Amino acid sequence: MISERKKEIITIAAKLFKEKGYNAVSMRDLAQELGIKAASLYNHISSKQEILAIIILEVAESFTQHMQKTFPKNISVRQKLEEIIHMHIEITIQKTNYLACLNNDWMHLDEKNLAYYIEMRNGYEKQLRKIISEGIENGELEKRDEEIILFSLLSTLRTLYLWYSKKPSLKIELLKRDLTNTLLSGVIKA
Amino acid sequence: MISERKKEIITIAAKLFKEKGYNAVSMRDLAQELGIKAASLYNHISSKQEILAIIILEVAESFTQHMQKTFPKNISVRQKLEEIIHMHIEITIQKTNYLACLNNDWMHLDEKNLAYYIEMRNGYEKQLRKIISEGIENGELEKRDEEIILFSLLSTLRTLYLWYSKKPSLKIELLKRDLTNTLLSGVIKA
DNA sequence: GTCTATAGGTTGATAGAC
DNA sequence: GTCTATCAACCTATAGAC
Repeated sequence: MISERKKEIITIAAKLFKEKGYNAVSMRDLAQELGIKAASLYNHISSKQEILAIIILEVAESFTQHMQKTFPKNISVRQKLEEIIHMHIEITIQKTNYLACLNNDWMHLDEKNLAYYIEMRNGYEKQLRKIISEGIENGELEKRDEEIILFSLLSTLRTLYLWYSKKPSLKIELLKRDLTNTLLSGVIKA
Repeated sequence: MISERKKEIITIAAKLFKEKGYNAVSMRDLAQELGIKAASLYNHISSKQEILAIIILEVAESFTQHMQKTFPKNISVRQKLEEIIHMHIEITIQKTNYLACLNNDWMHLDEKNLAYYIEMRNGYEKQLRKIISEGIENGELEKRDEEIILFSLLSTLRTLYLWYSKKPSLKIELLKRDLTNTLLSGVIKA
C-alpha cells in the first residue's frame, strides 16, 4: 500500500525531476518543497532510487498494458495506429511529469529495475514494429523502411510532453485529430 | 584557440554526457577515460561548465546558421522543409554525442549561456513556424494547427540521434529519402 | 512523523612539487 | 602537463530524541 503522504512525495519528486533531472535534485530540495527536512522523507520512502523506480515503472507498465490490449484486436492497421496515438496523448496529459522522468532518467534506475524497464520497452517496440510491418505487407502503409516509420512515430509520441506542457490551452480533441492526421497522412497537400 | 588536447577532452566528455547525463559524470570519470587525473583537466579547461557550454553552443549555433541560410531562399515550402530535414540528418550523423548533450542537458547551462541558448532555440522555432504558416496559407500544406505540425516535425528530428546511433548500418541516402517522405507525406497509402 | 546530529562518501576545484 | 594532497561543500542515508 502507498500512503497519501508517499504519493505526495512522489508527485512532487516527479515535478522536480522533470525540471532538473534526477541527479540534479537532492533529497534536501525535495524535502524543502514539501516543507519538511530531508531525514523525514525516509519515514515514507526507503531511498531516492525507490522514488525513481515507482515513477518510471508505473508509466512503463501502463504503456505495456494498453499495447497488449490493442495489439490482438481484429481491426485495421490504421485503426490500431490511431488507438496507440490516442493512448499516448492521454497518458501524456494525465502523467506529464512521470513521462518526463521516464524519458530523461530511465538510465539511472538500478540494475534490477533497469533490466525490467528495458524488457518492457523492447516488448512495446516489438509489437508496434509488427503492426507496422503487417500494414506494409497488406498494402495499408507505404513501402518504407519499417524502422524509420517506427521511430519517427515513437519519437513524436514520446516527446509530446515537452511541448504539451507549454500549450495547455490546446484542446485534446484538436490535438488528437491533427496529430493523428499529421503522423499518418503527413502535411503536404495531396 | 582550442588546442588538440582540449578538443579531445570535449569529445570524450560529450560521449560520457550522452550515456549518463551531465550531472552523473564526474571530473574523475572524465579524467579516467583520458588516462589522467582529475586535477590535470584544469590545465586545459577552466570548469566542467565550460565543457558543457562549448558542446551545446557549437551545435546550437550550427543549426541557427543553417536555418538562416535556408530561410530566405526563393524556393517552395516543400523544398525548404526538405532542406531542413536533410540538415538535421547530417548534423545528427556528424555530431551525435553533442546533439544528445544539447537535448538532455541544456537546462544545466549557467545563467548567461542558458539565456543565449534559449534565444537561439526560440529564433529557430520562430523561423520554422513561419515557413509552415506560409505553406498553409499558399496551399502547399494541409490546414492543421501549425504548432502541431511544428513540434511533430521537430521532435522527430531532435531525437533522431537516439535511434540512429543504434542503427549505424542504415544508409544515409535511404534515411534521407524515407524519413523525408514519412514526415512530409505520412505513412498511410493514398 | 518530524526533528537534530552526524556518519561516510563524493563532488568540483586549487596549490604546489616535479 | 601531469601528479599528489587537500579543501569546502554537498550528497544519501541512519540513529535516536521528542
